[in-house]
Amino acid sequence: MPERHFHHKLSAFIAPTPPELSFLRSLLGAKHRELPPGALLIEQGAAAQSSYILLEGWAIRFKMLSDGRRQILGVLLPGDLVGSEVYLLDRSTASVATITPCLMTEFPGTLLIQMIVKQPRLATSLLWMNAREEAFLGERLLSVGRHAAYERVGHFFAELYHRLRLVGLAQDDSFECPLTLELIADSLGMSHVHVSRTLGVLRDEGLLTRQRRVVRLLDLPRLERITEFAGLYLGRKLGDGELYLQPKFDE
Amino acid sequence: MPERHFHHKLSAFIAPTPPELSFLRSLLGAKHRELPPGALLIEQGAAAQSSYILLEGWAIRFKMLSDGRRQILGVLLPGDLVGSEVYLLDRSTASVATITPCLMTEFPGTLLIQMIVKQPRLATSLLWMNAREEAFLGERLLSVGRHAAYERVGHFFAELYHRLRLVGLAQDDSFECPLTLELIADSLGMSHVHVSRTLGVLRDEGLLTRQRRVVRLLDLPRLERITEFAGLYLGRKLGDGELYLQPKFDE
DNA sequence: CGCCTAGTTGAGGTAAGTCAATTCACGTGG
DNA sequence: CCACGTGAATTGACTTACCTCAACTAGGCG
Repeated sequence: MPERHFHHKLSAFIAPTPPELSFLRSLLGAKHRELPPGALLIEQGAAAQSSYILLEGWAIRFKMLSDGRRQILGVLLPGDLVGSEVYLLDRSTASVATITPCLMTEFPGTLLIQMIVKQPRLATSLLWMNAREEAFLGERLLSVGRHAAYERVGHFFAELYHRLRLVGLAQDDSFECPLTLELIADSLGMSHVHVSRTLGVLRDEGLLTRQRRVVRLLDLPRLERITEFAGLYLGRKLGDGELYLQPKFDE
Repeated sequence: MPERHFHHKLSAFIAPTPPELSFLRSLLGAKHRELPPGALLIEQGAAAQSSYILLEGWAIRFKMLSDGRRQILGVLLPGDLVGSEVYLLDRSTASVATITPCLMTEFPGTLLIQMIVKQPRLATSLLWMNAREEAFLGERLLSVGRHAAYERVGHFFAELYHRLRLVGLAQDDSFECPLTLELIADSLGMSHVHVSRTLGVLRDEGLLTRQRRVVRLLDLPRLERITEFAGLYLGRKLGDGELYLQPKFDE
């Protein structure tokens, strides 16, 4: 049941009513697409078409410069909304590509607009997901603009960890991470060589390890202190493990 | 009539109907606040309260690290929505401060939620403004992450120019810019010393000048080419000088 | 077994940072 | 009107964090 990630995250903001639930179900039951790693789903500058919900796998949102330099704007995880801006801007401002095999639900971007009228509560949830992603962007900009290399890398993994936890994909202190050094580097505006060295420092400091595809955060509190990881923007503060089910929306 | 900036920008997306217009008017007629330069309007991490529309003056949205490093996430210009995320996240993720004397309209953040139900078309416009700002963030991240210094600075001024034009605050090839080197530096993740040197290079290249508070773009096409300025996200493509008045919204 | 991709490590270069001195613009008050 | 103070900008000298290039190692898979 791959759509559980999406439900999981959505319900961190509102508790869907039965009609909303059936709407959601129809949405999630819409056309599914399976994509291999490296597939280009959305191309920057292209006319906007569909939006997607990522149900399984990892993807990236990125921009490229003409000489091949790349900046990754964000890593997309299961449960994430993809291309939610296409219904407002008429061209997509960034590309989206898979980095692992992915399962996606495709739906027309206009559906989001219709939802605002017909399912305002649900729409609000989607807006919340959007605002959250914008918050990620802001944190990343802070990190790239003002953090030293080891703060950047540390912050990056702290954020990944928390996001994965929210959809149940991180347990204890570790998670599987299919990102190569190159991808991490392009997320943080640095070279993959320097990411490698920086990871070495973090390992020596006893903060985190990364072997094969498994990342283990050895001292999360210290890591968060050092990187000034706020985490405010990740979701609403929860009562220890339990999801916040009360709607913020008042009629 | 300072709210003209807001109308101006809004009407780049939809043409307000009479009832919408009166709603807008009541919104804009709400409590006005005048703020001196350097006033802190929103503090990062504080509980969310009001949203604002900036009617006059310049402000910044920024984050600070504990040792004083600062990253400016965006420059806020007349017509911009301020703190639009407070209605979704319960704490603000960044601070907002004025850099010139400012005139703002204050309104409760919940109003935005109510608008989604009662004025969905207008709400869509606000979402557009939001999406646009997110696009700015993405461009900035690309720039800070992957642009060399002179591309960064050039891109920054190209963007400012286009945004100011949209609200009628740039004429010909120049505009008034109250930003100090320090503010520019904190926007671009560099030191003010290096911004100064970089501006020297851009001047020598015949691309732009900046004396006193006036920035003049001497060769915009070349500047945009060099900085790979896309501009897609600024607004809808217009028919030469004229604003796009047709609603994208379909009932 | 050997190829291919990912990661590591070293050497050397450079873009950009820091520190500090000087100049400049502008406002204030004697 | 000029002296003075203040914040912004410029310039120089020096340092450094990070990059590039390149060689080498280690897994994973046909």
